[in-house]
Amino acid sequence: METLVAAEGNDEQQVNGTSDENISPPLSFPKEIADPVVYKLVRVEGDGRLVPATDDEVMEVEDLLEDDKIELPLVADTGQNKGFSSEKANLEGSEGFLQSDNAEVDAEKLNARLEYIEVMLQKVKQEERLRLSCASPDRSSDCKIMDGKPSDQLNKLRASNEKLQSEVTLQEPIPLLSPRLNKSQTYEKGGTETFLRSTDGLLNNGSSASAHSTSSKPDFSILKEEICLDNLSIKELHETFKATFGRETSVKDKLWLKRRIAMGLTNSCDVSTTTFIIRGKTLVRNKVTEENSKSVDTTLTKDQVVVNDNCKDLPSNPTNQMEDQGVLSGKIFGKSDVESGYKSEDIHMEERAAKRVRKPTRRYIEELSEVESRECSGRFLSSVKNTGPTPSSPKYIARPVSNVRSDGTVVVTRQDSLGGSGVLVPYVSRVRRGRPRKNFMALMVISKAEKEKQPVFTCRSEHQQNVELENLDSSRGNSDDNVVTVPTAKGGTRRKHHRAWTLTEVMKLVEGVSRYGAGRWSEIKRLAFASYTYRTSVDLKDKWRNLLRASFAQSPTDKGMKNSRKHASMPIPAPILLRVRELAEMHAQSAPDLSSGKLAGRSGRNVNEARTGYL
DNA sequence: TTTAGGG
DNA sequence: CCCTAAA
Repeated sequence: METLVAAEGNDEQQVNGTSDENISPPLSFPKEIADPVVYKLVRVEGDGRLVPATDDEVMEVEDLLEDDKIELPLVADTGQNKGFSSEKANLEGSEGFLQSDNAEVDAEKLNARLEYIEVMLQKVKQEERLRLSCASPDRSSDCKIMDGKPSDQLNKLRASNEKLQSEVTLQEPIPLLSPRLNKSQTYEKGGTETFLRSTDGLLNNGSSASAHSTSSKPDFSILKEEICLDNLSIKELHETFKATFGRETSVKDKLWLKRRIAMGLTNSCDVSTTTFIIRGKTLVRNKVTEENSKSVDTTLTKDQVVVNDNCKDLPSNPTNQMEDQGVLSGKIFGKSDVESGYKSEDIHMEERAAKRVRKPTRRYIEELSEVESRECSGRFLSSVKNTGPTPSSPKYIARPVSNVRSDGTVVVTRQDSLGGSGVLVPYVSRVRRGRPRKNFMALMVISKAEKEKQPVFTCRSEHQQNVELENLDSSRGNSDDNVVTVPTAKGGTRRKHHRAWTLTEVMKLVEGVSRYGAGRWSEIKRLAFASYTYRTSVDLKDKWRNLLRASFAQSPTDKGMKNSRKHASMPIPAPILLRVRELAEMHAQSAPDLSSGKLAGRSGRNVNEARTGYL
């Protein structure tokens, strides 16, 4: 497909910034359920499968996003689509892309968040209603905002709004559930089609997801109206601001004012059934004309604020938007209960009001990945190669970034946590919590409400499903890379990261040698050690050398070894050493003629040395 | 690029 | 574990 579609929020300006202005504090999660933002870049293949994007593709997209050249649609990962799982299966043994080990945890967390949001929302709304009822039971006629101070300005604003609403542009009904879609736009004509088709594929593959997608699809219509805050002067904006928040502001930034006003409006009771969307420089107000009777709490407002300055030219294709939204809704809520769909609606409300987080730039990626994971950056380039041999996606691997557009749609699935201010995309992340994997990029936001809106990039790499195993057999196991700086003769200092060999690794090595023969290190690496990306073929060779030495050194004189090194390194079990010796001798016999003198000589010599030397 | 071997 | 020569 000829299109690259992208995630919203690629370049969200700071709404709060470090400004002195403070509005109602954003909803923040308790730590237990606050998750970092996770971006996942995937590509939608022609058949609808989602495949993880390569590093290069990620970089490319990052660049494009940074340049505001593209915008990717968001796709909720329910973890049910076949593409992911099949991809995982294909990558098994090498770079298993998505781990499902945390799916349940994530789902749990998500549900916790949903509930939490709902509770908080009700709380807020209650308070607000209380305030309002104190001032006046009829809020539509005499509304007071925030500190209960009567606001003529607000009425004024409302009047102006009303006036502006007369010139509204009527659009096709748009489900309220996925206002996010307004931010998703395509830059080429085929984009939406591609996206839709891909999601169709997803839905077809996701059993429950498809069911919910239709059931939870809202059928109420929305009347969309536009308000051009843009036409207001700074002064007017100031007035509006004051009307909205009940206080003055000194900020001169028009954009900031507009955003803040929009947020303020949606935080207030006055627009309890409207949706505000800032598109480009236009404030769009979506009015709910028909409340969904199934709504959990009909008194809850349906406010939404979508801020997107990147929409310079909207596709203005209501049909596609509709469909997109439906699909998205289905995907997003596919994994949740039907009822949670309405909770999620509330989420959207909050998420609109909340401050959005900026997507990390490539610079961040580079800088932080360097700091965060040296190993990752060190092997960054080789990652593609490592995944290359996987039969599943040769095309995918070989595909240069520039071809992303021509061969598949790149979409970003992401999970944000409100975390105080972020956006929550209710999808169950299947991101592993373990060690970082290199070709899987996760972007997370460390800080939330405060100035620290800067996302941090962590390069997740290595370490496959063997973590569990390694936890068992090695003392340090999967502990951090012990990066030791070793002074070199030339005065420089090189990094030496040490990773203890685990028992499973050793066993795999022995197994590999027995199968492919000693010396076929690259083969062994590729076939038996595909998942251990941190072990190079050279490492295997070195380890084998050590094993050899150990095996021939230990068995003859057991006592001597024990005495000399008690807690040396890993106590390699005798059977394994035995097997090592067998293999070594076998190999010495089987290939003596090959490189006649050397290979045979080495093995034989070693055997003799070991035996005679320690005896 | 992989392998073997020295450090 | 790193480095390098050799294939």
